[in-house]
Amino acid sequence: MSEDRRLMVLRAIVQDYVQTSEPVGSKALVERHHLGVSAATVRNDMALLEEEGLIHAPHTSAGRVPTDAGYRVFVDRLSAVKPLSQGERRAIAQFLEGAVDLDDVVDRTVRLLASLTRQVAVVQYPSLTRSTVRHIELVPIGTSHLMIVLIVNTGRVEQRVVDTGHDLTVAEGEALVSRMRTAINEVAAGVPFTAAATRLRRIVGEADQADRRAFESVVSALADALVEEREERVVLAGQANLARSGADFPRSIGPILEALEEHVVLLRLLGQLGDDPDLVSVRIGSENPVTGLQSTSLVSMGYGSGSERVASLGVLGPTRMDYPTAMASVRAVARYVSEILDDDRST
Amino acid sequence: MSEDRRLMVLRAIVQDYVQTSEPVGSKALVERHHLGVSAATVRNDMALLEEEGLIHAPHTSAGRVPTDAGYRVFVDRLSAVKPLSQGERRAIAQFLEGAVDLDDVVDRTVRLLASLTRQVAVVQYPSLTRSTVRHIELVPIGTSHLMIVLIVNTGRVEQRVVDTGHDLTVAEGEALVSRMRTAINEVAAGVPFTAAATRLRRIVGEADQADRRAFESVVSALADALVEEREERVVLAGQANLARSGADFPRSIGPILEALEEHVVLLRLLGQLGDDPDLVSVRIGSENPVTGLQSTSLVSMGYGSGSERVASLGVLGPTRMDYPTAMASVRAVARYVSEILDDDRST
DNA sequence: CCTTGGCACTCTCCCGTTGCGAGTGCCAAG
DNA sequence: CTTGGCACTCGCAACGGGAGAGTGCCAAGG
Repeated sequence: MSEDRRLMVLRAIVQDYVQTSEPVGSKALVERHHLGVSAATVRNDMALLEEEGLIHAPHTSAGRVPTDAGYRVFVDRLSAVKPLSQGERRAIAQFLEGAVDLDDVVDRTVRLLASLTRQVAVVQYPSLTRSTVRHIELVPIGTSHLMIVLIVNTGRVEQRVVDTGHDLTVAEGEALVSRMRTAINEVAAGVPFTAAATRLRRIVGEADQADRRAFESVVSALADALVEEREERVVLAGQANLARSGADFPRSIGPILEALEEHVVLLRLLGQLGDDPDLVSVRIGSENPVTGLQSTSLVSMGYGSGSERVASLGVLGPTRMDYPTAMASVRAVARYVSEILDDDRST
Repeated sequence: MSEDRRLMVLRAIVQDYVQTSEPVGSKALVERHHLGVSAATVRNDMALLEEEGLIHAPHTSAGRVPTDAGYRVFVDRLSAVKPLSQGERRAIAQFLEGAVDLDDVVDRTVRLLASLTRQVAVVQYPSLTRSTVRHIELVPIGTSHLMIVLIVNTGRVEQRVVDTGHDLTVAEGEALVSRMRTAINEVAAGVPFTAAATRLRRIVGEADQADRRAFESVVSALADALVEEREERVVLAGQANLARSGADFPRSIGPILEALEEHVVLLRLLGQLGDDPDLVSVRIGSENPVTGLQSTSLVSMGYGSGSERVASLGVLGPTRMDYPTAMASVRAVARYVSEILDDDRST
């Protein structure tokens, strides 16, 4: 019996602390939450919770604050993901509806998440390495250069300019480009990135001797673009939320902002999701390997067109965060974005 | 004679205050800068400078701090734009050299500026409205949709997907697309955005009756893309620098971060440059109309391919900022970026 | 008329002290 | 196992005095 109530107390502590950002004492607890017991009883429970390492008293005579482990228990066992209100769902749909292209989708998503949760929002661009080639377009520039436009099934576009090694008339150029366009799209369109690169290399050998140089430069640029990791990008919004987040938080804001500028690190973090792709992942405080983010929590989830998740998004804030709301928002937004990416409009 | 020395004193005050971030007194001044006069003389000058509103004493018995007007005089009359060292120039070139496309150029630029100046860096994307159409590419998607890829002379790419209103076989589709591609590029390629939209509308009427619907949807989507303001985008980096910037600065960091998230406002700010496009513009503290940025200064400059400036970039930091260095960095980077945009590689 | 040294004065900042209040741990009784 | 009571512990805010930095002003000297 006591076990149950102890967890109730833990939940109450978390809720109060999240709301007030001040250590919560036994008296305040029994007043605000109508647990059917007295302050003294709560104190006993608190002592036990402290022994278990779930809460912690900043000083001898202050209230209690949840530890990272305490939040972990709260998230895993004590909180239901609060469903969003009808209005909120509509707002999400409406806000994302107007996006015109992938950049716009990502941009709107990250701003939406930030304003919804009042935390820092993080959205990873749909990663190319898990994507397929939709189409490759070649555009002559002058007589000796060529712009390559790579269109990805997620709607993303990459471009490169290459020197063909030839110097042709307009007519010759058009013809050559047309041959290459056909050959390249024949083997690469619809093919996953990993396979596309090797397939493309094969066609260089099959090309007419005269076209060889052009094929080579185009294919090698494409291969570059396909394997390159640079496309792993994240977008942030809502950094201002860090400043008003908490009491002592503004002081530790520097390291956090610095950590957020290390996009490579962020990407690695976002990549480490739980097993179930359809579940919201929560990483709390010290569970987090990144220096500078150890006083923050990351609530994230994969998203993507179709059933496969191609990237992640989430929010980051102080460990003292409203987890149920954050989780609900992240999940809802991830789902909507996935839907939108499925739609033809922006893919 | 006294006029001159007073300005020397002002310069010394600005320099010391920028370095130490503490109010500077008469004694410290004569020690650090070998002005040939005594502390008492300096005090007299200070009293005059204060009357003129160029410096200000936080309390009766503290040192002096430059006012916004004081910084203004410093920037306009007392500081030479410090030329960068050879090493710095090389570093800039090297860092920007490796960029593969426009996104990458912008991304590297903003990070470079931030690390060079240790301030917040702001880079506006080359604006479409001052740009010209390089090429328009059409890519069939399924039997009834079409992806439009608009390639801008700055290297930027915009894409849209439209419903053609037709439902054709692959062969018919290819033929139609080919007709449209030719017709569209004939009138639009190389043309400034403003003119391109009207020209495009004209060709709808001239198209074959059967193609009319397809032309209409493509052209209207293009016209949308051409006039749309959404393309006005800014990228930020180095927000973390705000946190370690100054003593009391961390407190006011919240409003600043908030202001920085209002990209629309930032864009307007960046747009208001001085008359001479080749000059670095400095807006100091309260000269700045934006709420939340009134304790900051913006050092900015236009950049762009060719001789016309298509966008701006700059850095933003506390009014107590190392202006000569910031101005030098901004100018150097703006020039390099302009050069790169001129290069074929990424345009 | 400008410069300079001297001097009294005014602040802020730092530090140690004190009192208060919130919160705890423990205990004995129900 | 719960509850009320009680002594105890700290953090924190308020107060006060001392030190130091810097100023303004004045009278003397170039």
